[in-house]
Amino acid sequence: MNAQSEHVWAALARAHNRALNHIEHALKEAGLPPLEWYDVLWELEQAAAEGLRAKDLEPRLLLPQYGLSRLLARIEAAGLLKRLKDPADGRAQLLHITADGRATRLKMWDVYKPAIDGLVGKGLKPVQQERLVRLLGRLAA
Amino acid sequence: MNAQSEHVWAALARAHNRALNHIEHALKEAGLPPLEWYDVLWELEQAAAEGLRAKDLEPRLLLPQYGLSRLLARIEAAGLLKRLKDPADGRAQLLHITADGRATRLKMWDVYKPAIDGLVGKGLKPVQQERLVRLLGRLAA
DNA sequence: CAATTCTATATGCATTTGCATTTAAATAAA
DNA sequence: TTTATTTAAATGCAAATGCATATAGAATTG
Repeated sequence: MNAQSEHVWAALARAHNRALNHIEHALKEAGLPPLEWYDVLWELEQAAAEGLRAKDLEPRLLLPQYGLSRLLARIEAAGLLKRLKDPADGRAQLLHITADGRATRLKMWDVYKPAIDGLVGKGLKPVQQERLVRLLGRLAA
Repeated sequence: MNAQSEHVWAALARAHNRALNHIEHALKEAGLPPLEWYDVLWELEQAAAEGLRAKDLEPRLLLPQYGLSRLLARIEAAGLLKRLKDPADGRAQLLHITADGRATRLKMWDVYKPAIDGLVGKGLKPVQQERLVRLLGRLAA
């Protein structure tokens, strides 16, 4: 049986769609922000103390410039991050996570992690998980 | 090395995001409708001659009811499908692809197919493709 | 059959996205 | 330096989405 590449894409889209729905649903259920926020908060928590530029965040999140700009505005409005002027570059801003931001990220993780585990752990043994990660990696390369 | 399930999710999201961007970009480049339209047109083309109910389309496309309703409205407005009253059920509508719809689906395929092939064929040999499909299938189950 | 419940689809409203463009600051070039 | 070019980020506007609800026709029930 010869897998045609459209089957690969179909399977990928399906699996992603399901997983995403599952995770987003769990977060909403728990009254927490959408998944995107998690990634932003995580990156900011990892970032050096002087903060992170939006431009540097952009490629990590795979979002368009304007999308990120507005996402940051929303997260800031919720008090989970601050945007400070970069003293070294008047155009740029330096992003910092707040204490509330850290707390929210943790609460999200408490929901996010089990949701992923449920999905992934259910169908795939560890060895298969590794295989899958490797194969997906080749796809994104 | 022990793959944690969040790595699986991260890899999945990444691969999906990239593939989707790639395909959507190719379609837009060619002045064609977005990907969703393809799936609708395809399903309608497969459907029996008496047409397909929106309700039956819904689970196949993994869209919420209201999302599908509006998607169909847009595609109809573009003249690619018709919605006819179902004589057997006053609430329902029977969806039919038009000649323009068929033509557009083909034009989309001419762009869609090579885009997928480029992505998938580049990183994965046929045997790996099959493996990937199988693993993704277990994830969506 | 009248009244209730269920099912298929649509829609008002607020939020989010996409696209193109703007603003303002930094860099390069003349 | 003045002028042009590039870069970081924001924004106006139109289109798409999510959520809750509406509509209206079936199916069920008392």
